Amino acid sequence: MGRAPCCDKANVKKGPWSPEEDAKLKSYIEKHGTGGNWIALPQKIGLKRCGKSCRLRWLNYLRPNLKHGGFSEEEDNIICSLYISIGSRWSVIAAQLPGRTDNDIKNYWNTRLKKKLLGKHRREPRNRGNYNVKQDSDVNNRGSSTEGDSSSLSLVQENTSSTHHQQQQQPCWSHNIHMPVLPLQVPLPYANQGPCFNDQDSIKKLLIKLGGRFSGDYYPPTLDGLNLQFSSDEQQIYQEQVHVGSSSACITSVNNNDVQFTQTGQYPGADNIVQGQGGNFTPSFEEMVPSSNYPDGLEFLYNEGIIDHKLIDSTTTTTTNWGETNTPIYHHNSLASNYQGQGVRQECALHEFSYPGAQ
DNA sequence: AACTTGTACAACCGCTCGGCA
DNA sequence: CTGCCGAGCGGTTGTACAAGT
Repeated sequence: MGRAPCCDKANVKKGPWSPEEDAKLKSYIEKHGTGGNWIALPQKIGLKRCGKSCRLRWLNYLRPNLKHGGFSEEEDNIICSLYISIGSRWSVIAAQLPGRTDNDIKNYWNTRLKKKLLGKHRREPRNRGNYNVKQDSDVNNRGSSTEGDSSSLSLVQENTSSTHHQQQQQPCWSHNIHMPVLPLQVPLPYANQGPCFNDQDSIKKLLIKLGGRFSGDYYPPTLDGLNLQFSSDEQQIYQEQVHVGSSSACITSVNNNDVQFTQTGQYPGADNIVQGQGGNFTPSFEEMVPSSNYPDGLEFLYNEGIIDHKLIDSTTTTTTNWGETNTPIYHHNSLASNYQGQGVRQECALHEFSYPGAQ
C-alpha cells in the first residue's frame, strides 16, 4: 500500500531543465503566481513536468533575488552556528540567509563546508602535543573563498594534557570560532527541538549511524556509562561500524531513563546573548562521555576546538532529561531566546561561542 | 589525448506535516 | 475523528565539468 504518485511518472519529463522550460515557468509565475497548486501548474503552462519539480525549479533556481555560490565567510559561520544549534534544518537556516535556498545551503554544507572542517579533522594528527591548525589550506577549496583571514574558521590546539584514559580523544579547547552577530529574522519553529534523542532507540540509531559515517584512526567509543541497552545484534552492528573517537550527542547519561546533555558556548553577538543556567563542564562529563559524544556529525567541531570548551563556566551548562520530555538539547542562545514566550520549555543547554573579533 | 577521479550542483525521491472535507 | 491530498523538507542520486594521471 504505497502512496499514490503525485503525477503520472510516465508522462513527465525528468532531468535538467531547458531554457525554454525555465522561461515558461518563470513568466507564468511572474504573471499569475503559483496559484497555490503546484500539481496543477505544469498542465496550465503546458510543461511536461511534475508539479514538485516545477516548485523545486522555481524555489531553487528561477525565483528572483537568488544568490548562487560565492558563500562568504560570514555565511559560512552562520551556517555552522545554526547547524550546531538546530541541526540539518536547512529551510530554517536558509531563512537566515537572504537569497539562499535550503537546497543550496544543504549542498554547500555537504560538499564543502563539512569537508572543509571534517577533512581537516581527519588529516590532522591528534594528541601529539601542541599544534596549530588553520582552516585555510583545504584542498577542496578552489580559491573561491577568502580563507585564512581573521574571520575564517580557525582553531588552535594548544594543550593536550589529559588525565583520563581517553587521552586519545581528549580535546583541548583553546581557540574560538568566529561567530558573527546573528540577527534572527524569522521565528524558528524548530529551534526548541534541536537534535532530539530522547529515547534509547534514538540514541542507538544515532550511534549506529555515526558509526557508518566516521571511520579512521580513532578508538571506538565505549558504551560504558551510557546505560544503553543494546540487543546483541545492535551491539554487533554498532561495534562493527563504529571506529570513531567521538560520536553522537553530548550524552552524560545516568540511569536507565535519564540521559543528560551538557553543552555550552559563547555567542558573539552581545545583544543576542542570553545567559544560560547551569554548572561547570564538569569532570563528570569527561568521565561519562569518554569518547566525547557530540552532536550528529559535529564531533570535529569540538575535537578541533571550533567550539571552545574553555569558555564553559558555571553559568552555562544545563541538562536535559530524556525520560521526561522532548526538551531540546542544543540551542543557540539567540534561537533559544527567540523562542521564549511561546510556551516552549527552555531548559536547554545554551551555546556560547566566543568571538575574538568582537570588541 | 585519453582515461580516471574528484567536486559541485541540480534534481529527484520519499517521507512528514498540516489543511480540509 | 479520520482519511486524503498537496506542500514542504531533508536525504540521496545523477550529471557535468575540472583536475589529475
